[in-house]
Amino acid sequence: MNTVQKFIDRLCYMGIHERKEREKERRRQQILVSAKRVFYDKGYSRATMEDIANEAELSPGTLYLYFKNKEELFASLSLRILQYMIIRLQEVSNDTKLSPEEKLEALKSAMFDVYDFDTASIINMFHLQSSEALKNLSAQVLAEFNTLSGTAMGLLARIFKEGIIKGVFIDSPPVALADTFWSLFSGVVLWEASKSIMDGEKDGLKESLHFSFSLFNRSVMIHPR
Amino acid sequence: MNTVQKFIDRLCYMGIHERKEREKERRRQQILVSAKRVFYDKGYSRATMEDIANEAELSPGTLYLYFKNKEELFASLSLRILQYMIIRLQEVSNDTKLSPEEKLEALKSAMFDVYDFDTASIINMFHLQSSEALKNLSAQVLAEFNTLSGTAMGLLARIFKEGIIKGVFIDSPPVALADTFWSLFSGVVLWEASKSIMDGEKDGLKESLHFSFSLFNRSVMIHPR
Amino acid sequence: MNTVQKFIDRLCYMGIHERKEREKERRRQQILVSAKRVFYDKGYSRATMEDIANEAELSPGTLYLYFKNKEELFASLSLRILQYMIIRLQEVSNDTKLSPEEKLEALKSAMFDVYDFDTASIINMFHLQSSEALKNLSAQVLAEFNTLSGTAMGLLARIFKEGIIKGVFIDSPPVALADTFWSLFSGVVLWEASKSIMDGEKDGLKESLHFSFSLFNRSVMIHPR
Amino acid sequence: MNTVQKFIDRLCYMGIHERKEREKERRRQQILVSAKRVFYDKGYSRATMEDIANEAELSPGTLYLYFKNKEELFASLSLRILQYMIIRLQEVSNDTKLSPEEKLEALKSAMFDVYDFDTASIINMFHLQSSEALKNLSAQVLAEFNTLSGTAMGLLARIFKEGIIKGVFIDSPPVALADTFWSLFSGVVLWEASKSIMDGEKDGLKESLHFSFSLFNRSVMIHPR
DNA sequence: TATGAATGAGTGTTCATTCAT
DNA sequence: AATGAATGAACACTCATTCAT
Repeated sequence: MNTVQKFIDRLCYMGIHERKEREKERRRQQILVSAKRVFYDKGYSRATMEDIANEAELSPGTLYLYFKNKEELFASLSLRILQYMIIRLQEVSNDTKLSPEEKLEALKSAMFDVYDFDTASIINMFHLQSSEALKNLSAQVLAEFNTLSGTAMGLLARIFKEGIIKGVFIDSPPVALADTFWSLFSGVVLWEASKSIMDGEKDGLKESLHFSFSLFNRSVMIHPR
Repeated sequence: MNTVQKFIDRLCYMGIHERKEREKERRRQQILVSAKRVFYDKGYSRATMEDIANEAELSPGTLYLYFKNKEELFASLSLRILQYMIIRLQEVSNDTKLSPEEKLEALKSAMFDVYDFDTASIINMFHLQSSEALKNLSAQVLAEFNTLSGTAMGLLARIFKEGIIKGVFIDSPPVALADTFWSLFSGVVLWEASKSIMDGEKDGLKESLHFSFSLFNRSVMIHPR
Repeated sequence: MNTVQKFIDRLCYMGIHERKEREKERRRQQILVSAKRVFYDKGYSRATMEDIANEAELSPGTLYLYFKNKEELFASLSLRILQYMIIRLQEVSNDTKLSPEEKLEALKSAMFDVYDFDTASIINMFHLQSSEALKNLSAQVLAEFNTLSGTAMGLLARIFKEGIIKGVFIDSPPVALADTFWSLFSGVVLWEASKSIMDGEKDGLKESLHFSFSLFNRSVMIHPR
Repeated sequence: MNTVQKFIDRLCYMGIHERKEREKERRRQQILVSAKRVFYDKGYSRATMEDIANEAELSPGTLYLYFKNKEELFASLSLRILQYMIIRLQEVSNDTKLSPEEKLEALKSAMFDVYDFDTASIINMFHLQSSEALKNLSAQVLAEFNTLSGTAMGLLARIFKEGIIKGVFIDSPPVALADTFWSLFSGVVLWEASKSIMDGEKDGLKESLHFSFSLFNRSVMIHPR
């Protein structure tokens, strides 16, 4: 085989390789989408790998080509949310043009984005975070979860700290404010999900979130409107 | 057999029957105590009926004499908490001597009582409420859960409504305030539980709850201190 | 409940307990018998727990009430053989009335007993001993296997050592003689098993074993007949 | 297309064909080498086709272009050993210059060669021969195995027969001697392999083999030294 | 009433083999 | 010829629940 031929082959190979990479990523996403649905419908324990495979129109074995095991598949969904949230929080935190009050507004907006980014998974994430499933995670996944949570909380705290320094927010530990904000967000999301399961009534969530955030704003501003 | 004898028999029978009832109830409680521990340690799915039986020093079969199945056993724990919470909320709500502001304080106190009443189970309850398990409950248990939740929320709303009417709390839908209050409480409890699993750091809960409730108070009072 | 009643209860309880113990042991044996058949027919890897359960007319779950896992079930069969062999070797070794030459004869007899004790399992044992399966054993089972093998080899060596000291056997390391003896035994058993699989011809084993042992005797005696 | 062209094409084709044949054979050998390693390390059942493909730096699918299935791949290794052994035994058997006693020595030497030829595979072969795997072989492979074994045993028997006729070896069925010799060889190899797995102690094999063969010689010679 | 042995359906995961490219 | 993604049957093991005693 001559040099030119090799070169051409290599070009072709790279083209094929790239295409394969793209397809592989697409397949991964396809599985994640199906998993999201199934986990949302059945919860972690009741969802079976076979369910997910069926939903994705794949065979069970195929799932294991893309995810090490059920847990990792589940965690991937949650980690994706956290990653997205971190990006949005960074945008808010880094926007130097905003006043603390405007940042609160931007924060609310960011959380709505996060919620819309993947409504099903965000509930999954809180389930993962707050429940038995967390106890069963591998050390590695748990560590990643931990790191991402920490980063997100840090960003929240930074936003609050700025407002405190500027004398707009009440003087209180930024980390505590971050915890409360996060607790409120997750509490509202879960409680609304719970209500919708119990009553069948749907999606009072956005409204509730609005209301809760406005209360939170009142509580954190030194001079609430 | 003569009539007198029958009468005596009946007396005896009723005595025995009552004693049996008492014993049955005691056994039920004994099982619930054990179940609480096990569910708290392992989470719903990982806890096995055998685990609970061992903890209660009974055999697995016996559990089924007192509870229809695992789910009902789990739900019973949560329902107990709700029942207790309703009692405490009624006390607060009915105490006509308290001002709205004092009622907020009494409410906080009540929630701490609820938390102390059964720390393990309250986390279990939020897991039940906010997670997959809820979807798997039998219609009957779900209905009871629903009723109790509704009652509790109603009591909360009544407390807030009074404050609004008296012009002490901001004018907003009492039910929304109740939802936010409940969301905040559950969010804080779950997030602290989650943190303690992740970091191993223990029991920042009471402090966090204090802080969050004080924020809530600020937000709900027309003239926060 | 009075003391007499308690005493009677206790008697009854012990009777029941004993009966249960006996039944439990019987069930264990029943499973071992079935497992022996299945392992012998299919080999370790191809034998499924379901096969064994079917053979024993039990359900798969029941097997796990008596054996921790498949491996332990398999190993139990082999360990039983080793235990029996040790007993027989001790009898030979401790019999002070026998001359070295007679001990060789008794040894042959013992090995035949071992072979007859559980023909199916002895082949299983050699498979376990000499094959991949050994690599998959748990540390614990491996250790027990190791110990028992060591004991058996030690007993063999002792028998040979005695003959050497008495000047009847050739002067050579007793341990090496034990190894050779054991290798010869296992080699003959496996090769005959192998031949019977290949040809379908059955059970030249005893004859082959006779012949091989007589050769071994010739080789070990200073003055072979 | 004219006749000349066709002829040329055919020449070319044959050249290409031959080259392809050579390459095919080389690839086959490459796979066998990798398979040997993997089977030796993990044993038949635990070795996966993917393991072997990785070792050979090929993809799993490719293996199936050269071997019908896993079993045939495994058996091929064993058959190769038998083929080599037959060649060596023929050399010994046909060497008319050797006395029976010298032939015994040459036989020992041959077996050492066989062992050195492919240490990993010879253990694999005995595993195959003596274990479950044999039962799962296809009729075809089993037949080939049978034939080769038979040939090898025949050659051994011929060597012993000669010694008997010449009055140097004890008068006994040559086939029985061959069986014993083969059993001893395989027994020693397996037992030493087993010991090295259990103790971790390595490679007492050659020494043990020496000792065992010298015992065998003593037993088979009418006048042992 | 209490037991606990038995059940058997169900699950996550593996891996020999195939086949479209 | 070579690939390697996809398959899907198979399997060890679990555990909620039952039932004979």
